[in-house]
Amino acid sequence: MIPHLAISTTRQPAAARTSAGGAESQEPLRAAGTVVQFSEGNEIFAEGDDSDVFYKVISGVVRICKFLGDGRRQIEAFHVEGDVFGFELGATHTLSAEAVSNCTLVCYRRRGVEVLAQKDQTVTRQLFHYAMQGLSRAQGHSLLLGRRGAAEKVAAFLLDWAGRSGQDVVNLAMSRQDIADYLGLTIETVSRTLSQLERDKMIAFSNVRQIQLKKIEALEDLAA
Amino acid sequence: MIPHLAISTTRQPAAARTSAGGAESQEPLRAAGTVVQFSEGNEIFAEGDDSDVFYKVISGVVRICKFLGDGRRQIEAFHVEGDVFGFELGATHTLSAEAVSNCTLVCYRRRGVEVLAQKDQTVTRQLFHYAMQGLSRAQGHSLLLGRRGAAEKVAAFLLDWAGRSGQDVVNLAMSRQDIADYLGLTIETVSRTLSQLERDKMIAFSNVRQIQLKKIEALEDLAA
DNA sequence: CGTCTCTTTGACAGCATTCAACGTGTGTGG
DNA sequence: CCACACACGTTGAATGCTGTCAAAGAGACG
Repeated sequence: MIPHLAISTTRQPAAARTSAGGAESQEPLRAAGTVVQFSEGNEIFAEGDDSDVFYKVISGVVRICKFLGDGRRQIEAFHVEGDVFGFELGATHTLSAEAVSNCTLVCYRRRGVEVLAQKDQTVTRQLFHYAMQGLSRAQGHSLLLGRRGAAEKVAAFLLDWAGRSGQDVVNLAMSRQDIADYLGLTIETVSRTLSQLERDKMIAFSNVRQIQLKKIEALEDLAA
Repeated sequence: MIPHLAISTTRQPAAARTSAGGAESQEPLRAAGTVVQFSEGNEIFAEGDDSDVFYKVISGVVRICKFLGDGRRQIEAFHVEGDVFGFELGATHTLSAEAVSNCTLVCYRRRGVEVLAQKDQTVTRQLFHYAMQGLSRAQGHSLLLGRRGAAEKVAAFLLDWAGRSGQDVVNLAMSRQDIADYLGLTIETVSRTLSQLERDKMIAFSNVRQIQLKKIEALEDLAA
């Protein structure tokens, strides 16, 4: 709905990664996938849906989340270009997926990929690689959530996203509420913490969703 | 739901797996491994060590953890019989591993397994399965840490371990400090929360490390 | 019996949440 | 073009939970 600013997720490494080594190993997989589009806020799949398909992000940002009984929402991950999400051991998805921004995905049929993997060892290895990446990411998230202070979490979050873009300017595709649900904080605490960081001249706002990191070392100290 | 997830997708089969279909698919792997023993409190590998070996738990409990700059420790996972831990994408371990109790492990050489995987597709598939189990477990941990209250975390933790043993009596192999570092709480808060749960007649202590769950539904409500 | 470690309990301070109000920006309709 | 509505974000005040500091209890072991 409300087509926001085109704060498009300007993600430099787009070109870099495609031209890197990953392309060739994806070749066999690519044939099994179909391109799909989702617009901001739309559901890609829900918890409990059949996990007969999984996705890879071409552009845009996707959030993987779980809705708790009391209305709270926990975001388990934000996925960006190159990330694979939605494949499971079981028959159904254990988490929901939603488009944070307009995004382009490749949709893979699980059966088809399994058949492919039987013939082509590189496919199996590719899937293994994606699983390990997911594992590494989830472990990082646990470590992030285990941190004590709100400032630590927010600083770590900003550094993480700065690292992805490779610049010291972070373009946040997601809302404060998304950030809060990802960090296990409330929206007010996130807002207050960002304001405090700005007062401390560690960051500066270009606009609400574009943040410049001015004292990266200080932020790293905070993130411990 | 954490416990459900753990039960259904990750480790239901402790006993079942050994006798069921899992055994044969491990066969080719088993040959590549050597049995090793670690006694309580000993380090298995440290963060930064070469990740040229990984392990599978035969018996006992292992903790995977990270030490932070300020002396805090975060436990990313407890591994029990059947779990595989310590294999990485990179050349070094990103986390440390220590024996929580005396334990027996199988140690696999990474190179050797990679060679095996080249020839034997079942090995590759087995590794993929382990990676996915790890992913599922790490996601569950993130969800656990994202919870707000101490009671929610502790209740979810107890239910998780009850699910592993399949009984309503939990034998905790780890100390209160271990639990605290796993849940992102302090040892005092863990202790207080357990005492409160006992006062509410939801649990009862056989001894300090053996807890009987008396109102599982109430605990599940707490765990949300 | 004493010592050591682990665990529990208490008192208090600090920080995040809650509830509430206000500010900001974007799109719509007059 | 301006005014309004609405969603999103920020800020303030008070409560409550968890962390911190301190001390006492409980087992294990020599």
